Amino acid sequence: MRIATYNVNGVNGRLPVLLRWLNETQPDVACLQELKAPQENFPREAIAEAGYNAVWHGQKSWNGVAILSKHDIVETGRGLPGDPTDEQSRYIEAEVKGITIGCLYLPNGNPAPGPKFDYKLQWFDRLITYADGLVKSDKPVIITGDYNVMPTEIDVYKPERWVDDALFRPETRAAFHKLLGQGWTDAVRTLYPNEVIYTFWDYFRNAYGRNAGLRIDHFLLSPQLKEKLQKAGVDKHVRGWEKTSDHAPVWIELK
DNA sequence: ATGTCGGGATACTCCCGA
Repeated sequence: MRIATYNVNGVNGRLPVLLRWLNETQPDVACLQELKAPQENFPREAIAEAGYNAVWHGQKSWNGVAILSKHDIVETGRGLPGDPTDEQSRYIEAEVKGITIGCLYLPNGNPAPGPKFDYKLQWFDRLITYADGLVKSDKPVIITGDYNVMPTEIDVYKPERWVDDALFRPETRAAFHKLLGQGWTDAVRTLYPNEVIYTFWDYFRNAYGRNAGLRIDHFLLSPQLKEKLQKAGVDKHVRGWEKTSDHAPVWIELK
């Protein structure tokens, strides 16, 4: 079973690229972030014609998350618990073939320090609280998506330039490692402990051509899924396509 | 500081967020 995550950066503007990638790689499940579309403007028909069921949580202009599945899918949650005043569409969860799949778009947090960074850390705290319940539930769970965190120095092309950025500040990395400490497995890093692997390249300054990238899209697996992890990778070539996202799709395969 | 996108507002060019 292949499960993928892809920050599309605009699901409608990106539709040809998204459909081309789905057709080429045929993931069983695809988690999408940054739909940048209100609920009613999700391209449900095109997605269905491509062979996918879908649940999604849209929002006008920004954010928005979706889970596509070739198999039966049941939505189990939308919106991250812990703050009823939070109106940003950054979390959706569903069950597919007995696996609970959380799809998240963690706040960017720049500029830092400031209110956006505060929101990022608060959102992270809520995620840590919620994920603790999931990891203790003894159910097979995946939490994947755009975490907007480079966990370690190997995940940044020039770490020294990013130490004050919201994606790499000590508070951000500490939160990610606190989350991992609950018992989650960073799937890609576990299979490739020493490889330089990026999932995002800025649109600026020919970042992709220079391979000036970041690893910020992650798969976290609960303990019982760790044993079933077989492969993982990044569809890096998709970042080189015309009219492409600034992220590349990331995927895992489970036994 | 810069750069480049998608989306949306006011609209044929700007700003925001990333």
